[in-house]
Amino acid sequence: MDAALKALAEPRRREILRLVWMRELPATDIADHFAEVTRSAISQHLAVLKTAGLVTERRDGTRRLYRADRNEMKKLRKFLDEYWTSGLERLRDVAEAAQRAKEKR
Amino acid sequence: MDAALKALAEPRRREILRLVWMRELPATDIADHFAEVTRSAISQHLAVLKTAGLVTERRDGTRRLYRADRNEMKKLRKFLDEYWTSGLERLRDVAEAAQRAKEKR
DNA sequence: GCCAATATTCAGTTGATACTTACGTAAGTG
DNA sequence: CACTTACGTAAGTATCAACTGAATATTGGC
Repeated sequence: MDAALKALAEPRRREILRLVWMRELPATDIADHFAEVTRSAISQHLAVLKTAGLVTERRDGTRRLYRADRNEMKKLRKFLDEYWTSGLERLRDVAEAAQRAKEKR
Repeated sequence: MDAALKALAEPRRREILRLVWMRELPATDIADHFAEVTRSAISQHLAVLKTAGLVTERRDGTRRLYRADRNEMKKLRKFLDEYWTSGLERLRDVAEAAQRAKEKR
């Protein structure tokens, strides 16, 4: 989940993800979308997205076709919904913080 | 939205946000939660969260009380839900990419 | 006014990350 | 087999982000 959030923090990667949200696209087509940076940079972004589980890669001859893994996105959303509000864990943390504060005095 | 996503990419900041999700907390209490880093570092994290609109700051004497701005989180969730699927925009982008690809040849 | 408490800000360091150029490789094409 | 296409990987660089320690506000109490 950490990797997914980090991956999404970069605007270029979000745009890539959007490009392959509905359709599969070969790396070249994705790179062509970005006039500002080189193919290499895009390739590296794709690697990050892949590692984070946000896209899947499929080979077809010399080409590699990428597409968004919507399921991973779903997981991320669930994480964002639940992380803050998982009460027990949070209360425990606050208690621990109070403890540490006490010990410092 | 960019700032919010970047802010959340950092685990420490997510933890801070969780701490102030339900209750207001003074900076000291927040810092006490993190034995590994200095107060200074936490102060800087709080500034990032504040800039991103994810927390609000309220002064009370010499203390500064922080609390999560749940509304901003809500906006972020909405963004994550809609960004990828806003069809028209995305199709336009793909068309433009194809155009650029053509021009390169 | 002066001191303590609470907290931010500044300057400098270190590590990560986004990028470029150059090179390597695997799969199709004549 | 030579050649092209499609792509990743390596190495190097420049910028950014997280951190520490020291200095600097701001507030309240005496």
